[in-house]
Order: sequence, then structure tokens, then C-alpha cells
Amino acid sequence: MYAAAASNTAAKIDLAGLSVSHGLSRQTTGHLTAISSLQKKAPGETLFAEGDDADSVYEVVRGMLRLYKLLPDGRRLITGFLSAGHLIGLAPEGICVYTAEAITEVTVCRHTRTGFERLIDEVPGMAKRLLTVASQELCAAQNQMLLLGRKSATEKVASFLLLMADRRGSEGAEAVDVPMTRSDIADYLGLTIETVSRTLTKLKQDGLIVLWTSAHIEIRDREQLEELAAGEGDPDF
Amino acid sequence: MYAAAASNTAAKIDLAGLSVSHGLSRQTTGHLTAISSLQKKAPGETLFAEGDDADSVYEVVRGMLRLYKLLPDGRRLITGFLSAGHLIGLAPEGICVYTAEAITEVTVCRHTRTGFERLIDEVPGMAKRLLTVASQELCAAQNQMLLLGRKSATEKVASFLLLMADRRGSEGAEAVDVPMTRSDIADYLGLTIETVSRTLTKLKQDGLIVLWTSAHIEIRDREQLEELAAGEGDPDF
DNA sequence: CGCAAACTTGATGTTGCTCAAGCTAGGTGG
DNA sequence: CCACCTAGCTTGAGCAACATCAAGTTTGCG
Repeated sequence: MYAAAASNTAAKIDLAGLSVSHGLSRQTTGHLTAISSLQKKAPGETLFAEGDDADSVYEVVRGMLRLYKLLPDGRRLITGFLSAGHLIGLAPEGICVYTAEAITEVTVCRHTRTGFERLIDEVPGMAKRLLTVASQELCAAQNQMLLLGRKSATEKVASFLLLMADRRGSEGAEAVDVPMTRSDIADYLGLTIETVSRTLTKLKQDGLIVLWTSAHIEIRDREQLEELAAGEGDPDF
Repeated sequence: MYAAAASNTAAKIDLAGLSVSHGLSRQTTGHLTAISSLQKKAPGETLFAEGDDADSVYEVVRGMLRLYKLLPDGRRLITGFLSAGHLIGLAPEGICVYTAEAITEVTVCRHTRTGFERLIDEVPGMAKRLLTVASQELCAAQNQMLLLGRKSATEKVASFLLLMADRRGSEGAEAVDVPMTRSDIADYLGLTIETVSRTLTKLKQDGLIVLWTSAHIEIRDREQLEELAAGEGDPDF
């Protein structure tokens, strides 16, 4: 019954895109689960594709998704990585504007769009709360635009590492779990896999990070990494 | 009294960022103007700056604004251009996350944040309507990410021209009014002024556009421009 | 008319992309 | 259990797109 609420007391929520954290009351999530069903997706499986009818709203319960848009010749841009607690699928015109695909094995809670709409109308304050979340999303999207349009490869990769680090709850240790491939990272940062790989190697050589495996990175000098990410990095880095 | 409504029967609305169109009922805008005051800004003047308290919500009545974010060393990214009917200032944490500056002479309708919040609570359907607008914003932001991360200079400039053309209502003629400088365009597209200038020259030489003046451009081959913008351009362009 | 800001154009430079090998790790079957 | 196989990752060499630097030119305004 309270599947979604059970795994997240203070649920993180996402609306139609990038991830942001937000608290939902138990009552609200109760309403949510009343019109919902759980689904599992294997890595690489598609939840929905760009152009599909947006007839469902999903909440991520476990695992990680990528959202992306494609150009006709196959160039891809990943607009966000979603993890547990995030909401997706609230498309404006009833048409999905991006594809959502599982990176790891993913469990999602599926709600019908009409049911979700009714929820917005009936639960007082629901729309306002979602509006707050949407504003946060927008803010995150603007930061990502700044990154894509004006940051160097090193600054982009540093920003990405900090984002991943901060997302996995702040567990003292600076161990960053990177479930996505270099190709995903590249398409998220507007780079190529080779540049991502080279940049990580350089950060390793400079002692800012340790590459335990390609999917498990440790932050060694967070301060310097933050300076880089903010664009205040010494030019000699 | 109905200042905002008077200039826009079907008002375009913006929420905390990029522009999107949306219809507001006369009743709603009536409520809006009840807690509002008109202000004028000269070109170059600042409405609010990144980091300011977000204590107001503005609706653009006339003219054009730029919204931008800065990196510490002065690199700038313009996240959007706002024209009549757009709303700004609904910041998530009460802190402005970008600067808003007048490009042309601008008239805005200023609302107190608290008054606007009350409006959201009291007018039924208001929050939901704003949520729709926010979703459209988010969608636009994702398209801009795709542009910034994966499009070539030519594709970026073509996309920009079409955006400007479509914004100025569809008045048959393909006359595009460009009130912003090359520097603004460059910072919107993640390019330099020189690249913007050269790209426009190339489009002119290829016969896709005519540069009547630097601020007045005519689209001559919309179809080809649209192909370019979509990323399906012939490599020989 | 003269000045300053904005724009264009050219020559050169650099970042990140492309192309091309190798390398590593995880999974499978012998 | 190990050897192979493949997908993903790293590394290197050369290249291209766009940036930078540097003049000129145009435009609009006092």
C-alpha cells in the first residue's frame, strides 16, 4: 500500500525532468499509491520514448534512470539522471519530450495521468507543492545550461562528480558511485567519452580523485574540486 | 486597473525563467493587478540580480529582458529572453538564481511575493495553471540544453533565428526583429560574438537570410533554416 | 561632424573531437 | 577453473571547429 512512502520518509520528487528533493506528507503519498502500480525495468529498458503519449506519471522507487533527447543524426543529450524519489512524466502537451531509460535495474511506481491530475485537483496544496518542485527543477536546468554553454571540460567533469557525490546522501566518506557509462556522462556534459576519460585521468594524476574502478570514484580534494566546478580553478589545473 | 490584461488578451506567461505562452483569464489578471504596481526600466538597468532576495514577482508588459548567470571570472550565460506577457521571479528558495536586465526600455508589473503567494492559495486552479506553465518552461530549458550541448554553431544560430521569428507573433512576413546585441546572442548560444557574426554572414551568403541591419533580419528560406536548426542540415551548409 | 559602441573580417591558436589502437573486467562456456 | 569474448574504458596522434587576438568598418547619437 505505502510502497513509495515506505522507502522514502522525506521523498525526493522530480517533475518532468531533472531531480530535486522535496518532502511529501504521508497522507499525500498515501493518495498517490492508491492509484498506482509497481513496475520493474531491466538495465537498458525504456520506460517511455520521446514522442509517446504521456499517459502515465512515474515515481522512481529504486535504481537509476537516464532521460535524453536525440537529434536526427543520433547525437544525444542526457538531460538528467533520476534516482529514488524522483517523479517523471508530467509532460505539458500530453506528449513525452524525452526518452526515459533504465541504467540499473529500476523499480518505478506508475500512476495514470488522469488519476494524478485528479490528485492535483483534490489534495489541497498539491499543485502548489509540485510548483515548488518544478521551480527547483528549472533552477537546476539553468545551472546545467551554464555548465553546457560556458564551462570547460575539466569544470564540467568536476561539477558532475560533485553532483553525484551530493546526491548519494551525505555519508561523510567521499565515495562516489557512478552507475552510468562514460558514454552517458559524456552525453550529459556535452563531451565525448574520450574527453571524459582523459579528464578523469588528469584529475586522478593531480590527486583530486582516486579511480578505484571505473564505476567507483573517491573524492580526495573536495575543496579544489569545488573551485574547479565553480569556475574559479587555477588555470594551471 | 487591467493594465496587464489590456495589452495581452491571451497573455504569455513565464515562470522563474524561460518563456512560454499561456492563456490567463481576465479574472485572474484582475486579481494580479490588484496587488501590483507598474515600473519602467531603461535599457541596461537591472530588475534584480543573482543572489538578491526574491521578494517580488514581475510580469513583463512591454519591451524585452535578458536573464543571465555568471561564473566568477565573468563568463556569462543568458538563460532566456523575456518579452511582453512573461512572468519572472518565482524563485524556489527566496533567492534569485539569475540576474534580470532590461534590453530595450521595459515596462513591468511588479507584485509582492507574499501577495502573489496568497493569490496562488486563493484563486482556484491558479497553482495548477502555473504548474502547466512551469512544465512548458522546463521543456524549453531541455531543448536549450540540447542546443548548448550538442548543436554546431550554424545549428545554434539557425535555431535562434527561428525562435525569434516565432516569438514575434506569426505575421506572415519573415521579418525578425533582434533587439539584443551580438554579445547577448553569443552568451545565449554558448558562442563568441565573432562566431555569431561569421555564422550570420555565412547564412546571408547562402541566401537563407537577409541582413537588412544588424538588428533587422529577414528569413528567406525558412525550410532550409528549419532543417539546419533541427540538426538535419546538409553537411555542405 | 565626431565619437563610442557595436559589428565585421582576417590571421592565428587551442580545446576538445575524430580516428585508431590497446587494455581491462565481467560473464560464459568448455 | 580457466580461457575466451565482448563491452566498456583508456591512451595516443592528428585534426577541425570554434576561440582569441587584432584591425578595420559601420551605426547611432550628442
